[in-house]
Amino acid sequence: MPRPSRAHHRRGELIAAARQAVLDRGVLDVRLRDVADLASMSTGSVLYYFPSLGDLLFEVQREAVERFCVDREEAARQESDPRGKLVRTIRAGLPSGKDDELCVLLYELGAYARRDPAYAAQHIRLCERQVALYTAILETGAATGVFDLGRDATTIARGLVALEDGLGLHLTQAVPTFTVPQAEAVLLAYATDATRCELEA
Amino acid sequence: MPRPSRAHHRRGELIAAARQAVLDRGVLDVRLRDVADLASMSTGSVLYYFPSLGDLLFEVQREAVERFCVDREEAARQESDPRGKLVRTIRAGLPSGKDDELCVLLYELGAYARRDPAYAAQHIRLCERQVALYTAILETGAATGVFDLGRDATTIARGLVALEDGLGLHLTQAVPTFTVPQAEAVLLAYATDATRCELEA
DNA sequence: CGAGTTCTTTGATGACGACTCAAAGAACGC
DNA sequence: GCGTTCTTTGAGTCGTCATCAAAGAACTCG
Repeated sequence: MPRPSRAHHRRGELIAAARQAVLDRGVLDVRLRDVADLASMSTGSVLYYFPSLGDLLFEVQREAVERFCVDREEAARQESDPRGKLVRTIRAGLPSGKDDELCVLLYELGAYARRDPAYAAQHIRLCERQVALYTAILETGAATGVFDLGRDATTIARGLVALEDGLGLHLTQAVPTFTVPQAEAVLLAYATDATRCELEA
Repeated sequence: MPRPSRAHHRRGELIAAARQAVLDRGVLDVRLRDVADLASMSTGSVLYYFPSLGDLLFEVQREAVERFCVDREEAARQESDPRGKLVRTIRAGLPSGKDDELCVLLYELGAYARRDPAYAAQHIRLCERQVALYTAILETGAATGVFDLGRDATTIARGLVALEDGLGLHLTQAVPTFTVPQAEAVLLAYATDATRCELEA
C-alpha cells in the first residue's frame, strides 16, 4: 500500500500563501519566490504541487469566489424581512476599502478573466449567484408588497451587482475615488428608486 | 546650436505601439520586446525614450484617459435635448465588447491603479469628468422639467458612472457575463428610475 | 526492526526578460 | 566638411519561471 500523501493539505497551505502574496505584491508583481517564502519552502517545492504559478493563482481565484458567495449568502440569511435582507446584502457586497482582502483579491485576479475563459467562467458564476440572491430578495419583497418593482427583478438585480462591482473598483484603488459612505449612498439610492421603498436608515 | 530632437514624435509612436502591445498581449504578458517589435526598433531604443516599460505604460494610460473623456464629451455635445444627451452619453460609455480598445485599455491598466497612486489619480480624473458630464445633463433636464430627480444629481451621476464601470468589466471579459443589450437595459433602467423620465426607445 | 516503495524536497540548470552601458552611427548647424 | 548632439544598438548583468534528476523522508509490510 502506498505511503499516504499529504499533498491535499499542502496544496491548501500553498493556496493560502499565494493568496497573501497577491495581496502583498499585487498580481502584476507577485513572484513564485514570494509564495515559496510565505510557505517556508523552496520554489521547486511549490512547483511540485502546482504545474505553474498560474495554476496556483487559478486555485486562489476559485477559493476566493466560493468564499465570497458563501459569505454573502450567509449575510442575507441573517434577516428575514426583505428590506433588511436587501440592505444587509448591499452592505456585505461593497468592499470596506483596500483592506478588504476578498474583494481586492477578486479584482486583482480579474486581470486574468479578461483573457482566460476559465477565469471568466468563475466570474460569471460569482455574478450569477449574486444576481440570483438579489432576485430572490426582490421577488419576495414584491410578493409581500414591501417593494414595488417597476420592471423585472433580474434587471434590477444585475444593476445592483454591476454597481457594486463598479463602486468596489473605485474603492479599492490606491487612492479611492469615493468614500465608503458615498458609495453606500449611491447603492442605496439605486435600490430605493428601483423598489420604490424607503431603505435608507 | 544643437541638432533638433525628434524625441517627442518618437515617444508618441512608442506610446501607440505600447497601446497596441497591451491590447494584443494583456497587461500581464506584455513585454518590452512586443513594443519594440511593433515600433520596429530594438528594446534598447525603447528604453532610450522611456526609463522603463512601466513609465511607458503610464503614458499609455494618460493618453487613454484623455481620449476617453474627450470622446464622451464630444458625444454629449451632438445633442441638445437633455433626454437625448443622456441616452447618447450612456451608449458612448458602455464598451461594445472585447473589441472596444479604449475601454479594454483602461481596464487593463486599472491593475496598476490599485497600487500606484499616480495611476489612481488618472482614474479619479476620468471618473470626475464623467460625473461632471452626467451631473450637468441631469441638472439641465431637471431645470427644464424633463427630469424629476428624487435626490441630488451628483449621487445619480456617480451611480451612472460606477454602473458603466461595473457593466463594462463584465462585457470585456474573455467570456462576457451579459450581452451588450442586457447591459444597456440595466443602465437605461437605472437612468429611467432616477430621472422618472421614460428614456427607453 | 529493516527493506522497499512512494512521496517530498531541493538546488542545479536552461531559457527568457528588463534594464545598463559604452561604443558606434546618423543628422544637423555652422 | 567639422564638431556637436541625438539616436541606435547589442553585449552584459541580474532576476525570474520552470524542468529535472538526485537526495531525503515517511510509511507499509514482512
